[in-house]
Amino acid sequence: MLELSFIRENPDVVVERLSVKNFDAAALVQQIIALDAKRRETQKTLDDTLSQSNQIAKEIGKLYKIGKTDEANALKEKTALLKQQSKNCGDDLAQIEIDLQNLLVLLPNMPHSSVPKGKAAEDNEVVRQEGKIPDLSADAIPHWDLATKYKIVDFELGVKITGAGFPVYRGKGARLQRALINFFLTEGVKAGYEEIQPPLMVNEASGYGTGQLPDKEGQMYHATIDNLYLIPTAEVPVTNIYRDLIVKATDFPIKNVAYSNCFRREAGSYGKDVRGLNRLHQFDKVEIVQIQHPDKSYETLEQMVEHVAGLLRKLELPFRILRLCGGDMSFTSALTYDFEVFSAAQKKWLEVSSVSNFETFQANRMKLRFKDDDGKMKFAHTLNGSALALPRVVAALLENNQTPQGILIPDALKPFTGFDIID
RNA sequence: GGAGAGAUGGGUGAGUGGCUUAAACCAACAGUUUGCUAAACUGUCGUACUCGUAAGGGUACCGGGGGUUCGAAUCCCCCUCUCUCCGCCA
Repeated sequence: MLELSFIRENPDVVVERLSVKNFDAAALVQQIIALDAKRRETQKTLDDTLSQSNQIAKEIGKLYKIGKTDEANALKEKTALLKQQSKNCGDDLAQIEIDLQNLLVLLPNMPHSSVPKGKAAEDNEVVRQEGKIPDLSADAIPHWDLATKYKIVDFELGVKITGAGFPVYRGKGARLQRALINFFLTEGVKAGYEEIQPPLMVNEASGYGTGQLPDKEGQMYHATIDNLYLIPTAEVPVTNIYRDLIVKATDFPIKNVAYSNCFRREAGSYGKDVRGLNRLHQFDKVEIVQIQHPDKSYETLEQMVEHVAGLLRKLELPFRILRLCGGDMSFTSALTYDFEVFSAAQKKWLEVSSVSNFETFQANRMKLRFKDDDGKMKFAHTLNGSALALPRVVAALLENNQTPQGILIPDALKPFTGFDIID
């Protein structure tokens, strides 16, 4: 959510910036400013009315004490009107605030000045590409067939137990999962992140805090009896640690790393893009989250990008980094870098990480603040990124490292798997 | 799931209708004193909205929501959560 005071003072900037996201905010911004003026006017009236009532109530108290009951009773009659007025005014104000809030949540976050214009994925800017794309023979096997061949991921079994998109990992497949999780967490801890093991279910308030609710409700599994949601990412419980908090400026940067299962309904998706491990209802991901001072958040974003790049380098996977264009960015982000690994048998780039700076957009919604050096209360900046999501990393590892003897494990991972080859 | 007790500022905790402008203590911050540290003393010490160039005002907030009253932290109703005991349970 954008800050109201900023919109009020810089309406043109908001409209101009949001045009990069192909969002025409002119009319909305105007409505918000008009409604805000009305809110303040109503607030003033209400405060004045209540102030009068308070004055009279005090006087009545004094009169009773010195025994002037008649005068007190006379004053009481005067308060009836004030009471009715403040009731009406309070109701109006409450409605205005709801309306205002409903308008404010319609505005996406403003993209950073470095965000390229563009409509869709093909307009994203390739920042850089690293690693050698393996030259596989024409009969290279896609990961879903490798998974069956080596009996490491059983998709049909998952269908039997649960349904499509819930694969069963077994043998060295299961051990590879555990190794990757451990590797990613270990690297995160080495980089100074505090490890968190969050709940996998969250309440409504947390869903609102990070913006999954109300608009993306259909993306989450909902346990209706207890009104809890299965998390789509550890970002939700971890970022909500800091909901309604006033942190100390000296605590910055706050760094958390968390592994979790992630659950996504992925309503309406189908086709070859979702084959095998490419898209699942349940998957594993290690997430990094940082809370940072506004002056330092972009420096932090670069560090997080470098952290993710380091992971992919150690896994010896070819990858590229994209700066998302305005049209492809999420509603909440100010700047997002996507990481894609090359999956050599599918001959496709697969997204494995998305690293974003949300600036104050989430903090405003969550009321995450800190006291700055000038003594003023300000919203902190929040950032997060996947480091990393497992399924597509596994897909690329299987495809890229396939040999006639079996699938080779990269050196950095061997201490975690305890084996060198899947055969 | 059953029975009972609770929820007050960063923390402990007083407060049963107007004397509360939420006491007191602790923590924190600033200053004074002092070789340093410590201690002592003095002062500051919530958040949001709003009026004002400012100084400084106003309003709301004692878990959340409603109600009674001229006036509510205090009385009433609903909800949420926590604790204790019982039941169930890895």
